[in-house]
Amino acid sequence: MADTFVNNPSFFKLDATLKKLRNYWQKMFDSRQMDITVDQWLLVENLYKHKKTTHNELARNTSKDITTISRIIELLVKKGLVKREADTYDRRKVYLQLTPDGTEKYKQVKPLVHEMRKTGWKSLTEADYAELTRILDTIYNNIPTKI
Amino acid sequence: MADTFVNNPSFFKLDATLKKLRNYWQKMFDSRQMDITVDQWLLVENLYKHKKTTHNELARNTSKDITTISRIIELLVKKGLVKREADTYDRRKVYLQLTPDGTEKYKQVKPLVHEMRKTGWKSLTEADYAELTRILDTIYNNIPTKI
DNA sequence: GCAAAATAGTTGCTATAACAACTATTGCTA
DNA sequence: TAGCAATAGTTGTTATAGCAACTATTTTGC
Repeated sequence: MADTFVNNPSFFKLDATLKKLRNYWQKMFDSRQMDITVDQWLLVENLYKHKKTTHNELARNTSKDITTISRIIELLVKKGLVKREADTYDRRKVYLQLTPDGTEKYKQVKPLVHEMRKTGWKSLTEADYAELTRILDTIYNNIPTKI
Repeated sequence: MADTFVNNPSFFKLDATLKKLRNYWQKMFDSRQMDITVDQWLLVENLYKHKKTTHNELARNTSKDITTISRIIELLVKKGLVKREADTYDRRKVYLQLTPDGTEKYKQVKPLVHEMRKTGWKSLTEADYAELTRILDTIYNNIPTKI
């Protein structure tokens, strides 16, 4: 393998792109008074799709640490967007689901997210999307999970 | 544009890939007792390349907020890897540069970083790297800086 | 059946991210 | 040249990220 890309800062480029995306999303949320953060949105979106799930599943689905999930959910519960419900049979488990306000929030934010995704992908094709997916998946799978 | 990728979670995939990379790097740093974080490393690497620079330049070069730079530099100064030096003519400016220990740290960590970059790119080609760069740059430039 | 291991989740701590507000200094302009 | 704007950097606050240690349950293995 040539040094060309071993020395090249792909980590930096990923980080810079993601940060710009995240800031753009957050500023759009703020300017429309959505009263939500980007990561809170990602959890709401996931809860909308899965209806009823646990901290653990949510962590797996969102690639977030379970402690991070625990804290974001705490904020969403305080905002009245999510409710917790203990499992009857396994008392360690807590099911999470959107409240009616949470569902309302999802429907309110969704179109804006759709627009922002279009903005980000402007001038790119479906083939580009497939390429990006392939490359990122390859990198993901190249990285050892245990070292 | 078809909905295929407007609905597709590219944000999520970028985030997941970057997080896995970051965790892998950090665990490798920890297992080799490098006593440094990933972002501290990015600043050390940058200071090695630019020899003498300011908070502001470092922020631009690393895509980090200047407040974040200020705090990471504080940690690096405490570790003895970086020293601050006031500009003689413009007393607002502070120049940053690696100490001998900082240069030593760079040389110690660099080969490991090189190895990890090879690991991440295993089974990918230079054409893949060019594609990733092109797509990420396009997304980056698609995002409005001011909203 | 009981002790140990595994699972589910929370809390403490440190680091990074970003906005707002702040000090200090320098440059600009009426 | 006085006052205001711009620049360089720091500090306060809130949020996300992840490790370690913790409680509380449930499952496993002898």
